[in-house]
Amino acid sequence: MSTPPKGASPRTPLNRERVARAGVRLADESGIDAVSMRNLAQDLGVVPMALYKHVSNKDELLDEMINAILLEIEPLPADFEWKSALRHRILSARQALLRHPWAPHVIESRQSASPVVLDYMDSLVGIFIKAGFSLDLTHHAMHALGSRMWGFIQEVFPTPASPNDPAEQAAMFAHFAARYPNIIEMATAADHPDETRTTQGCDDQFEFEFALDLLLDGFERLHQSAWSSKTHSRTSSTKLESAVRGKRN
Amino acid sequence: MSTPPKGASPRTPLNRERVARAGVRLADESGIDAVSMRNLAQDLGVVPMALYKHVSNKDELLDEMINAILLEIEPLPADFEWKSALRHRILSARQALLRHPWAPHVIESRQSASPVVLDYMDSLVGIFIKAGFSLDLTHHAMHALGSRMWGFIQEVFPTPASPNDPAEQAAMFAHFAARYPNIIEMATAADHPDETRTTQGCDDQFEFEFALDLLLDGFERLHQSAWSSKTHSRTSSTKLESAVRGKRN
DNA sequence: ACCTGAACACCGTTCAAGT
DNA sequence: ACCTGAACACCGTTCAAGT
Repeated sequence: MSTPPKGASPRTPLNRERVARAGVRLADESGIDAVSMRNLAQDLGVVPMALYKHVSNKDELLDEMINAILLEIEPLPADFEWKSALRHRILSARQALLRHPWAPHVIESRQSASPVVLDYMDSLVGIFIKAGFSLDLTHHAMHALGSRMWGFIQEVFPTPASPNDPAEQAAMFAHFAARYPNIIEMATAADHPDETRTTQGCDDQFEFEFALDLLLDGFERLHQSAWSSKTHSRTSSTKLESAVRGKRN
Repeated sequence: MSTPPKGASPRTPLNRERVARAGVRLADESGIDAVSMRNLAQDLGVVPMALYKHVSNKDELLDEMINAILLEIEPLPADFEWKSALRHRILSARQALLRHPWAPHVIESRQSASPVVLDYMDSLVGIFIKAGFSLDLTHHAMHALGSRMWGFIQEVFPTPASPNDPAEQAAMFAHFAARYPNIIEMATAADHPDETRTTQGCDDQFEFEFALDLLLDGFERLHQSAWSSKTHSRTSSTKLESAVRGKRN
């Protein structure tokens, strides 16, 4: 008897969710580039065209894969102080996404929001509104969170290509120090200075929480200055002032 | 006589920069998906393989396309108050990227930083350092900016798919109002309530500047509370406090 | 009526054969 | 020595032919 293929056994019929979960597994194991309709079909022991009965095209497959991941996010905590509720929920989303390193990029490539996505966003909006935030400030805050609401920030250009040869590495470092003095100064002062790489050795989780707290504190400040109606605030930022006053132009 | 192909005339020889600029033009005109080695070669009137003498693979082509765009960013303004310098520089980057809607996605897909990228980042780091920011705070601030330092935020799931049929649209709106009450409440309170679409009718430029100012104000506050050495701050955020004190764990 | 192999119109990249 | 057509190993998706 021939061994069944790697995926689900051939007896259990496919469905949308099973296809999506197989896609997630394949992406986790072999990277998102390995997720092709043909590859996934082979993984599931079916002919490529068979997948088109469950998802109408590849985009829909990717949508479903993201849905499957977002369902892992923990529900709203019982504790309902707005700041810690937001914090908890967003950090939980982060935990879910960290299990799937390919997910942020796929999420940002999606065109339209699925119900699962809207549920999550609705829950965040609800936290602001229940805390008494104005609808305008809620709206601005959601935009300011941006993709951070999903628990990730896309690190842009994290590591410059680094050669293996130590001599070359030293030469590159010297060249770096000459051309990018500020970056080098900043990087060599980091907590782990044993590392020569430019942006290595920094704690992603810390940086994420730092930026999240900065935003949440900012929201709180604007919210308070709004209901204390002291619009003669000492901040010089016109956008923030006008947002608090609820006046856009 | 046969008309020369769309791109550069066949007399002027190709080089790295010309290939990159042709890639940018092609992406602007026909979208990033139209930028294939084969398509681009045809546009330039050469055989596909000819491109491989100027870029060693497609990733390098995309790197060069991004470089070409980043060179459009205005240099540091003479006015060197840190906040307005950062603001000016980042909003200038935004202007450059807005001309090329495909660019944000390509930027976020790059693996390593090119010299042009590092130049820009070094200039931002330099602004913080010259203003007397601690190296740690500078580091956190750069991370908090994230991809916003390039003048964009990747809007995640902007528009839920909307049907054309008005009757269907009304039905969808009703379903929305029932399932996503908070989103609907927030959206219908927006400045342009004539729009039924959920996240339509909001001013991207305003939202970008709002979030940027929120971050810059946050940086300023942390910077001031650091050199005034009042560490018994009234903020409850542990990450922010420990960052100010320069202590990470 | 259902299923699917083969085909279509593409990719990025390699390489050997031709000049 | 240089250049490049053809080939390789893939894509997503369509569709007609077979059962």
